[in-house]
Amino acid sequence: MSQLIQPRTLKGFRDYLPEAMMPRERLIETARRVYRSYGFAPIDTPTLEYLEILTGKGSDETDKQLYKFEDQGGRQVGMRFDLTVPLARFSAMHVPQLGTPFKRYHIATVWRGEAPQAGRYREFMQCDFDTIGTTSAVSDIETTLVIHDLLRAIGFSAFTIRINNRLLLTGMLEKLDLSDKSTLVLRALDKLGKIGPDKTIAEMTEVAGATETQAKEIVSLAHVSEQEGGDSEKVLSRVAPLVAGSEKGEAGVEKLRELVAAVSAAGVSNEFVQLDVAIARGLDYYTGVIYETFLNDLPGIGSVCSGGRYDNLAGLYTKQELPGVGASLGLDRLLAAMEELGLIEKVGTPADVFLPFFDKERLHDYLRIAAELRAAGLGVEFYPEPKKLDKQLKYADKRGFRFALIIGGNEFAEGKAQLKDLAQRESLELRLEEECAAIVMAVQERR
RNA sequence: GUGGCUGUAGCUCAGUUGGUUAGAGCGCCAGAUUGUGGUUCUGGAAGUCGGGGGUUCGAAUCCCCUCAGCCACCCCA
Repeated sequence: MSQLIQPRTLKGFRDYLPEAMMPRERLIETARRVYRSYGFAPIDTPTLEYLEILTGKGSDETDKQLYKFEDQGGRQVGMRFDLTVPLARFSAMHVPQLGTPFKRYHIATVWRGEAPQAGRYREFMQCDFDTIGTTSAVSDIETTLVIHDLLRAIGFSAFTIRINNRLLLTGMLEKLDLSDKSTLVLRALDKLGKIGPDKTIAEMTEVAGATETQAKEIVSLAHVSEQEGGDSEKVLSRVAPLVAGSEKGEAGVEKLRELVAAVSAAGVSNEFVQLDVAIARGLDYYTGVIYETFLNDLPGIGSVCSGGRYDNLAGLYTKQELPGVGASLGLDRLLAAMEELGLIEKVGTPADVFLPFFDKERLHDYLRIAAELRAAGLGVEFYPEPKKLDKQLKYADKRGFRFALIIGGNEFAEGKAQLKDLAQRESLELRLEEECAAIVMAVQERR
């Protein structure tokens, strides 16, 4: 008697059942389609990288969250924890041959050993797109448009792309003489929406080392967006005086104004785009526009698509300066949100048509009919056992099939077929000789 | 990594101050109905009470450890 091994998955790692995997694949296909429609090309990189590639930035958090080990050849290796660092390494190696601007998308799994929570896992998928090698405002604009198109294509009609520009924040910090504390101050600022002004000020003074006056000044600047309800023009006209005199701050205002106007001219309703001076993003490397995208019906889950512009992507790996801009769709977080919002249709089959194994003398006919339908572009599942029809239909129902194609002895004798619409509970009678075309048409017009 | 809450059948949960063979609904399987799925009726299978250790005559129940989930902190590349 051998002891059974308890089947289980690691903390933060999950199995995906068919009904979870199908919407997941659909989402990936949508992202792929939208990226490609702007000319972004697919790339992939290895799961494992030399540890020094991944730890180049050397922050403690990286170390804590990184999955790392020694391989069989004694090399120190790590699993990628995002797609940006691999892109940086990739760019240092290949962009000279590829030329710029280089537009790529990368849809792949990443790993972080952080504490899992709803919508946060240790293994999850990111769908990044970036434009490397240009500082053009056009790329900032296109990035915004891609985020918009992506969420629309997925089916959302209520979301907000929050936009800010690091130059604006940098200018403000310069004016307040806080440039040396920028990381901690911005990290505190980023929490404003979540913890409120008082705690934000407290963190800025206690953790980041700002004075109370400085902290209040920053928070009041950040508050502008909230007060103006995201009206871009009003926000900019309120903010401009606060950064006047700072070269970077003024440039930030100007860039935001240009971006908002262009995005609107490209046909994006301004209900989807909001200037928000409070978003900062913790990442040190952003230097220009920054994006966060929230679902209006579920803001608490956090940003589902974030990104921004950076001056020097691959500075750790090459002397060539590679500016760029891009964003990342958090696929698993988005799926968790859709699940919670009831937007995920539970279907257990990818096929269109269920073909019961009805008359066991007719196996060859069933196989031929299924083959013809597949050749015509339909997915067909043939039941493997000649069980009772009600069992087979029950199975089809449970799996979520839309159609059943019933052909038994009577149908064969009369040269007919019965196409049953399982959702509508109604049957269509078709002539067997021309079944293929008729079935395809009937299925397609009802799909 | 730190703290709080939770873990009983495939799912959602009940289980009295520790007391005998741990229950329900849904689902599943079979039959009523050997050619028609969401209803109904009948019958059936299914539980190491997350795992390990301890206290006790006796533990799903109390204690410790551990694993997992959720929440908060932390951080979100």
